[in-house]
Amino acid sequence: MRELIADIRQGDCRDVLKEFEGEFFDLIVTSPPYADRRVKTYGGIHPDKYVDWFLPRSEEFLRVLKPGGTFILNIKEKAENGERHTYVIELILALRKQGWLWTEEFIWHKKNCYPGKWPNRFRDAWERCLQFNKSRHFKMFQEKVRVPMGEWANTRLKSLGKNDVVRFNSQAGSGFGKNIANWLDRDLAYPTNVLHFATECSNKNHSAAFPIALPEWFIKLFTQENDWVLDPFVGSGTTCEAAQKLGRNSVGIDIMEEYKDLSYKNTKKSELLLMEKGLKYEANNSK
Amino acid sequence: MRELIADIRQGDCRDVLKEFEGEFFDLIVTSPPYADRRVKTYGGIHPDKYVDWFLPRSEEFLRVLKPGGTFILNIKEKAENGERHTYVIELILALRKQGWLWTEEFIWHKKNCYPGKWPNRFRDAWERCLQFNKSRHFKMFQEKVRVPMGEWANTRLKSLGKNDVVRFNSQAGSGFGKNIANWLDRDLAYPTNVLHFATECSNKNHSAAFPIALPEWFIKLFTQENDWVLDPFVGSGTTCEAAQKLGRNSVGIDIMEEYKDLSYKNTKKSELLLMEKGLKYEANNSK
DNA sequence: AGCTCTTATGAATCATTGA
DNA sequence: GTCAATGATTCATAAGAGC
Repeated sequence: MRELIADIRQGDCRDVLKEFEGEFFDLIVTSPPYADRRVKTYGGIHPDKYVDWFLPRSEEFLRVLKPGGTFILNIKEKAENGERHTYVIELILALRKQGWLWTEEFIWHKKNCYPGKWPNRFRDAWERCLQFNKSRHFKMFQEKVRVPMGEWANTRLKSLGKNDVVRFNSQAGSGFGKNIANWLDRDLAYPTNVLHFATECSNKNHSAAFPIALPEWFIKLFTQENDWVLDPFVGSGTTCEAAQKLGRNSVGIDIMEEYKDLSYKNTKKSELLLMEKGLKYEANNSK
Repeated sequence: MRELIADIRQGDCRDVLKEFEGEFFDLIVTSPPYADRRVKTYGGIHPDKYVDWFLPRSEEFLRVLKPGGTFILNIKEKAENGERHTYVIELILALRKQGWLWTEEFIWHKKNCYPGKWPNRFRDAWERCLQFNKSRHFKMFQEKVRVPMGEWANTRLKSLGKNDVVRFNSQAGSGFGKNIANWLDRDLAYPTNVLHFATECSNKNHSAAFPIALPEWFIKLFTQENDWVLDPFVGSGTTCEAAQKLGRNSVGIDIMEEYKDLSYKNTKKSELLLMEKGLKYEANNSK
């Protein structure tokens, strides 16, 4: 068994990714610096220039992603001047023009979002997780993210009466028969495209972009063990931590030197094998 | 006290609205026919032509809405060829160009969404509720949509059944009820921009566009009693029903003759005062 | 009346088949 | 080829029946 790699690099992903061969990664999952957020750390890209700033980088993402791979973009537009800014939806249109397929939009519902009150706006409790692909036929392992079935199964399956059997038989072929038998051995159900994760409140001395459960969920859904995961705006290393935990190789890139150090600190905790510059990547085609 | 009006008209809202003076309505809340959906009833606007179809109508909406009014648009893009179509986000950009402010995007989380399984997609459990305004200073009554929150609400209130709550209300003035009301008030919190409504499953013999709780929520949030509410794609009359229930005047327009009849049927049930063509609207400036 | 239990069904999506 | 019709499939909720 090959040892797992979790490689954190410092630099602009636009440049760093040029060192990688094409079609290398199985999944890209990231939470880029939002426009005008984290100004002190990222310089704060102006909303009006966000798309122009993003496109050269996503061009590299497109190159290094495998044909059956997936790109997950966690992002939310800011409110400016009492209005939602349009740079995110403009980015969607621009990415499609660049060659990406806009496959799906997941909603991350932040259950414990920051409290607050404004005169003309409620608390913002959700973010977009945009799914892009290079091909309509991408890898997806739905059974890996199933959740325990709800109350329904407990009440309904407990009493399988004669009516259920009759209804099953009589409605066979109706196009919407309920095949009760299918559920007998199941206690897991597939999720929807609304994800419920609480925002993390750990003492990491930095602003976590997303809770580790978020990259974990997408890594489980879109990759297998020993696959390669990329986070081009890795920040404190959450994505690499998730990948490592799940037995996937990962590369994290961030422009901030301080994040790099922080990543080391965090990853050491989970006993990652970290490899610095000069690491030789092997093509990962030996599945 | 003036009698409430709930006026259902048959026709294309693009034409019907020309009969109304400008700056008449306090709220427009609607769920337009989605592109290529309900083909048999609406003709099915092709996704590529959706924006062009919508703009002349929203131009009228802009005219008849009061300066401090709000326009709520419930919509969701379809998946076509394995991809999410972009007509909704293109519509957002076009509406801004038309003069609307894109103030907010609420998420309607459909807890009981349609079952199904597909190879590359999970169940779609959410829709957009886009908020547009003419001005940054719009009317909003946040305290009208507060929800119970906190430990007390979760444990004590949940143990009370629906009928118990009704009983509470009927005991208004008993002293005990008053105390409860005080507790309730203290435990009310403002909601977020994620709304949880189950899709309605009643036997109405028609496809309800949205559950009545959805227009109710926005009517409470953005209007006061005796205000005027418009639904230019009113369908079965859900919006007018909600407005009536809450003591607001309403106008509903739908192109389908059959919906008009159905609306009559539904509204009669709730003893609405319905007024046909020729109704004289009075300016509603006497607050 | 107030429970529990039963039942119908909703703005869906994709692969396959047939015209 | 292209397009339309068809089949199959992960539930949650509220109204209604029954007791």
